[in-house]
Amino acid sequence: MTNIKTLVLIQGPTGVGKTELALRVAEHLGCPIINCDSRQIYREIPVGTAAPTAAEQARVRHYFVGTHSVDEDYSAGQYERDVLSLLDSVFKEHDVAILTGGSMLYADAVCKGLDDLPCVSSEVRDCVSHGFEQGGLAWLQDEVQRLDPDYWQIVDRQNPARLRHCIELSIVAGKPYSSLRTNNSKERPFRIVKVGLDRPRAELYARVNERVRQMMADGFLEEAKAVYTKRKLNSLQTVGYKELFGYLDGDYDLERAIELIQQNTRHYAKRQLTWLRRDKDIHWLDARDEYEKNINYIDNLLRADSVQQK
RNA sequence: GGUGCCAUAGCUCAGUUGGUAGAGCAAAGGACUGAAAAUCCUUGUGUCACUGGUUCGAUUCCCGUUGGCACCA
Repeated sequence: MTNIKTLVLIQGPTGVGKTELALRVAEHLGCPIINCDSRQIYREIPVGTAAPTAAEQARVRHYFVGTHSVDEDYSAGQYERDVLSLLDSVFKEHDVAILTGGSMLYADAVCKGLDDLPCVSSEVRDCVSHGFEQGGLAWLQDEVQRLDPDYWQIVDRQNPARLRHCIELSIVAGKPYSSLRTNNSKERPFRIVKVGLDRPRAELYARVNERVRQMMADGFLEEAKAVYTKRKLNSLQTVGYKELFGYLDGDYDLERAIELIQQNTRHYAKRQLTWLRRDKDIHWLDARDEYEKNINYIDNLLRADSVQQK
């Protein structure tokens, strides 16, 4: 009974209010927070990613905030390994840990696990990039049909990212990508409680718009300028930076850039909600409710689930 | 004040040689297994500004009204 360890996920669209709720829950439970945001792990871009501030991090111990440089390659698979290994040690000191952030694939990697896949070398990646540049989408489609006919039946055929991934892995593994996919959820040595935060769409969007203005006041543009020369890096293919780079290129004025950031952030929030709606394990909370009410609710979940758990 | 042009989807506009209309963007819904704040898919009924006229039939042509823009005074 006392050795049941629990990972509490606090999920929700960007700008809904996850950060403050997570802080309060962590303070209440006396546990650390593990960041689950694929961009807040980069130390050079805290403003535009709305990373927890120094003041917030002083309230609760945080992991994976600003721990990497934008120059480093990182991935969901690496994140899975890193978090599992971290939880190993965290659960020696705590019964509960909180995982919060907007990267749903990262969260799934921790909860369900990804299949064991080989690493893609930069040579292979460049080779596929070259083929795509020369032959376009049609080339990718031909290659997938040739290398992995099974995957061709189920893949989103208009999506270059999916097709490329399949080709890269089929080449590296020397067998079809689909043969590496198991569809199995991995067992975890801890229980998982998922909480989702939401609020009315209009309110969410208004908060997003306002937050972008605040980021600009907090030095977002200066931050973007500082990494401008690295703009091609994957870590900087990120809402906000892309649009500010466009402004710095002279494609449009600053006000237009801000509008685009607001709009693309809204699109992002919408995509996050689409992902979350599918997950039936999520217990939904209303972000408009008092923190106390939501914290009580989570308390009850922890108790109820521990009783009914096998 | 005069003349000309414009008024169509939330926005920018196209179009109907008269048979009640369609693009882009926005917005909404969906997908998602190591680049995921990435990448991709689906969805278009709106008093065609208002009033009257011509017509079998007007958003389309004509008169007028209102609003906007431009030029001339």
